[in-house]
Amino acid sequence: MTKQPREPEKRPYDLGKRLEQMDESRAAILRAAKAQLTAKGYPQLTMVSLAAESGVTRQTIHNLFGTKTGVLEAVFDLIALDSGMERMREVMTQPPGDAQLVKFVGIFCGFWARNRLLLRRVHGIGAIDPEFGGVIEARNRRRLMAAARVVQGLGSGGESKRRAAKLAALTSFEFFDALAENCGSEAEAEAMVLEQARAAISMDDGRGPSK
Amino acid sequence: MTKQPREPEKRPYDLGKRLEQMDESRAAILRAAKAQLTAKGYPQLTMVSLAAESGVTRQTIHNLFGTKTGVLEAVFDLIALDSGMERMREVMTQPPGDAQLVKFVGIFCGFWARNRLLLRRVHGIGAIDPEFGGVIEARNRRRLMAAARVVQGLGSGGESKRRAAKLAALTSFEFFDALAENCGSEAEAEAMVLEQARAAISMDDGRGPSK
DNA sequence: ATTTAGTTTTACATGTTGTCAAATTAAATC
DNA sequence: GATTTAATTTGACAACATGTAAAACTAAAT
Repeated sequence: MTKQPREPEKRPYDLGKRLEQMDESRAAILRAAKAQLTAKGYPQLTMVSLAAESGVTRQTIHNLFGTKTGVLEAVFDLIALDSGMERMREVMTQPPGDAQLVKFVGIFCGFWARNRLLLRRVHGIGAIDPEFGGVIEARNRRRLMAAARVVQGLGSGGESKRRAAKLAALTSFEFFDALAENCGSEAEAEAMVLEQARAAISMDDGRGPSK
Repeated sequence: MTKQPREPEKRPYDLGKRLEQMDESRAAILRAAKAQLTAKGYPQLTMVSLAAESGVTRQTIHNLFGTKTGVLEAVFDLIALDSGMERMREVMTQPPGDAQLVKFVGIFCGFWARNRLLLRRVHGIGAIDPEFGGVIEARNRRRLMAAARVVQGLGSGGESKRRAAKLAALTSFEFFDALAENCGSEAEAEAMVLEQARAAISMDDGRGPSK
């Protein structure tokens, strides 16, 4: 009963240059997705419009990303990659103190400012769709933990948890976006975030900011 | 010559009790919309699911609200109504001072806390869809103007615009939501908003005052 | 009893997502 | 250069959601 599946005698095949073209297609699709998400919003972003702008077929998008959700997740990952987790390590390896706080605030505000409209959409999707909400929440939790370390480095007592919560919220995209919207300048918004962050840390229990 | 359109000789008709039933249907649909938006998110909210939960036909929803967008707008309006614009007037008629600030913060945080999940969805929709974005922005602008009056009442100098921008951002839903998420308590979040608001107002201007 | 108007039913048109299989094409191998 | 390989394209289809329209139905008002 040895079933002979009749293996068709394959010849070795290295994708080589074709992989590069696939990567180009992936990149083009994600670029189009970011652009359309920013410009037209989520409901107007369709597989057809994506295919048209990225120069591939609708079917190819499905081949490369599975579903529309898959494309979105890839955009998520791409943003996370750009977001500079490396720069976050740079912050953490710095000596604790006010300079570290400045860098912490600067990195996030800089990133928020660079991708403001796109991030507004992406965070919005996380807010309306529980499926994506988890991704955003996970990233927020990571920022909270990082904030906790910065706060701890500035030597606050038992209030450190409270202060970390504040610092994380003050460095959230949404707070930055609201500030920038209200004052019209992203640089000004970053300055305000820093002011409020310093206030949050040096508040209440007497121990002032490291000087 | 004179074309006689043959008017069908209408008899007067007062809707009376039927209007009440229509209002009940409207209310049931909006109740279902809020519930499903909160529980399942925006993508899972369909006309069919709405009709099923509210006990009317899909067509009736179209008759009453026009389109799905119309239902959403009605939910917006309903929230705005609940939100207590009346209470805002209450704040404005108060004598300026810290007590007014406390009330200002309390009203918004209380409202955010009461409808947290629903508001997260609604604001999310505003973020992903430019069509709704305008509605949210308009309401944010109104909060900014109110914040400006509160700040002015606390007698800040030329920095009042900056402080109003801060106060408005600090009393935004998103900031409150982030705080509540980070510290786990909505009451605690409100306390933190108030602390930060006081800090924002009593702070010397961000630009170093020539020292 | 009749009229009125909202509701339901039924049907249809459109647009989007997702899947599938065969045809096509370009790169890799021989 | 001919053949093999695998991605891409093409064309078709099913499922589902929104939106529209007209006729049948129903309950309230007259």
